[in-house]
Amino acid sequence: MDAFFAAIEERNRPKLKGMPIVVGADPEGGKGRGVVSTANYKAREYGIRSAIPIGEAWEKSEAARKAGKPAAVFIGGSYGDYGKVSANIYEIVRKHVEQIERASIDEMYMDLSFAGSYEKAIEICDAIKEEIREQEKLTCSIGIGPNKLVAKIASDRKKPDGLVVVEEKEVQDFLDPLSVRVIPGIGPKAEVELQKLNIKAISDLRKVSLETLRAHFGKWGGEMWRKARGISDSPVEESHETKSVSKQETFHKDLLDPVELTGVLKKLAHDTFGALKEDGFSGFRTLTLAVRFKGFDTKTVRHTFKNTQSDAHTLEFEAIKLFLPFLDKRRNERARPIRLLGVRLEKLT
DNA sequence: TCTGGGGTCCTAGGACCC
DNA sequence: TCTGGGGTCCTAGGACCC
Repeated sequence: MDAFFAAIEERNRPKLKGMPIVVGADPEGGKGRGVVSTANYKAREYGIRSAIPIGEAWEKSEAARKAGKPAAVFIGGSYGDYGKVSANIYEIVRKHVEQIERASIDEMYMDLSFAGSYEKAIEICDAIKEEIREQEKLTCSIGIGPNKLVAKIASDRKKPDGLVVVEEKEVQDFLDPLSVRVIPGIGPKAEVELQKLNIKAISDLRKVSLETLRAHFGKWGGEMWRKARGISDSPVEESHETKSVSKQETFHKDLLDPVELTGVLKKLAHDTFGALKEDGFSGFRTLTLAVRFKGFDTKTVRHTFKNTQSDAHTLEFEAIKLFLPFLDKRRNERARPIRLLGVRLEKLT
């Protein structure tokens, strides 16, 4: 989906049509904590993008406003509603395609091999795009390729409202000029490491031997070697099992008070357990506590129980037990304000 | 202008087992 | 004065994705 959350807000509120829209944390006049979740294309013209600090987005909006352009509209977001729209879109797609993998709230993979030809696949995708536009008043971008990797990269090339087809014989010419960064799994760190080896484009990556990549990146190096060639055999998988459930909270202001912190942690543990139940699980074995300090330095500690635990009180108790060493340290050393606490449950039943 | 929330996967060291 | 090989599980950290 194109600028999914922002597009839904723009659709729902006719007054916002054509305005720059930012869904994310409350900017609080530039003092807000948090990041941009989604910016629509108008807001992107101001340099506002997903994942940038909300305060920075606010500054960019202010700069535009002073230049005589409309200020961006900041919206907190209604994530439950977005989930419902996502479900509607899934239902539309399902009328055309049987095998679908929901990759995230706004992305899915469709196995179109039943179409038999690229021409037929394009027809199906055109119909899907049309139906989503008609029924949901939203646009999406689709990539068609011989596998998930190529299709995903293709889907990003002509946003918004794009349809990009890359047939087998075109794969290498399509990939070669692109930055290695378009390969899913190559993020900022890997990009820097690759640049040290003078690798920027996928064509550069393809010139490096499998051995060299393995030596630098281990198992992942082998994967990169394959991806640079557009090789991917990952199937379109309809079901996926949830492996963890978590809740975390960044505080409005960094916290120091042990009483306040343990109170927050208890609530967090309780809510995480609620989410676990809501997801249809009865218990867990591993509990991880995350503590993020002022300055973003983050520590995690975990405990794995011998047996499955299915009681909220046990969870709260153990979470606080894991947290105690952080508090003890506080009494001996200088205080370290805490920015975030998080609770994650794994090994679910 | 400091950096959300909810996830997945991988690595590396140590304990432990046969 | 020395201690293999193969495996699993646990912990902590980190990269990455939407």
